[in-house]
Amino acid sequence: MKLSTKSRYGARLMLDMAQHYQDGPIHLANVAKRQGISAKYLEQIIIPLKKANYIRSVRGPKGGHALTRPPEEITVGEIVALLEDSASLVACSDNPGVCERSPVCPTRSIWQEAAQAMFDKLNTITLADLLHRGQSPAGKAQELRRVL
Amino acid sequence: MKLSTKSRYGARLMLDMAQHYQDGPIHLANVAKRQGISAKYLEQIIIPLKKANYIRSVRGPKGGHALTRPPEEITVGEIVALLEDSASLVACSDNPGVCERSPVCPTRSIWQEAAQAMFDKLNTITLADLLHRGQSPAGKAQELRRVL
DNA sequence: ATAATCTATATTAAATTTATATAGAATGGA
DNA sequence: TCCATTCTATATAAATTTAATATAGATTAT
Repeated sequence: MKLSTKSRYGARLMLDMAQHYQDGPIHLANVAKRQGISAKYLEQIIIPLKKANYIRSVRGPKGGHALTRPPEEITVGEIVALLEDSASLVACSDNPGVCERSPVCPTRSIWQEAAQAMFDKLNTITLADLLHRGQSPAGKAQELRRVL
Repeated sequence: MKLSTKSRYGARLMLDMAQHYQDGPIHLANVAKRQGISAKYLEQIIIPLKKANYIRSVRGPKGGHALTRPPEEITVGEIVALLEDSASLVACSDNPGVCERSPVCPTRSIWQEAAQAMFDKLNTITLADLLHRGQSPAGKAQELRRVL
């Protein structure tokens, strides 16, 4: 039931790009460095995000990647559903045929309800929200100390 | 992000036991047969449920397993948290030390909130609720036809 | 005794995850 | 034009986890 690194890294990738939304295309290598994630792995993670048109890319020197939409219009839920390949907790939610018991299974609906509750929450959180929340409370305290 | 078979089978095991709550200890082999799950695998899944005192067992002929509490007092959320080893979507929820970025990570809290939303839902569903819900709508229709 | 049932541990096969590696395509600028 | 830079595509591999199966043992009603 753990999230894959694709979702976790993908969310951080998208947030990093949101933080540089004003700067035009940014180098994936820089994201990788800032986030402490393998650049090669990020290159794989970015593929579905490009295919789903969250990101546009420019090749060559001075090239890079940029969000196609403002951070206000992209939710964490969309990113997770995309990178996990689905917004469901069990295969039979997307495809009842995988299990012959689907039509009479008393537990099937609860997994759907649980996934729904989870994505209802994640769908309310935009990249812009994360930008403004900033860090965790502990991080906020550090920032405050730095300012004072 | 998929649930493991341990949780899925474990929930069906517990529901099956709830359905036979009146019958005293039941044979795991019968649960396995009814549910179409490997008996040997169920024997492994039942171990944490016994350790957490959801189930008491009797050895020998006429032995078996029984719930220690009525189906009204056991939620699906408890079962999943137990069999998934945790109620979190990321390791840093249970142990911030696994990632040095935990104190300043802007994404960490959202995974906690998502897991919370999911378990808030699952914790409201008891085995008794599932008994009374019965099957899926399609299953209900079948049952109705059988009765008429 | 012995057959039935649960218990404990070890092993293994398959699938998935998490990368790394290699070669290629596009392009801005010298 | 050429070349360094950056993204793209595909292949490969190592590690981990999942999902079982296998074997031997413990308990107990009859």
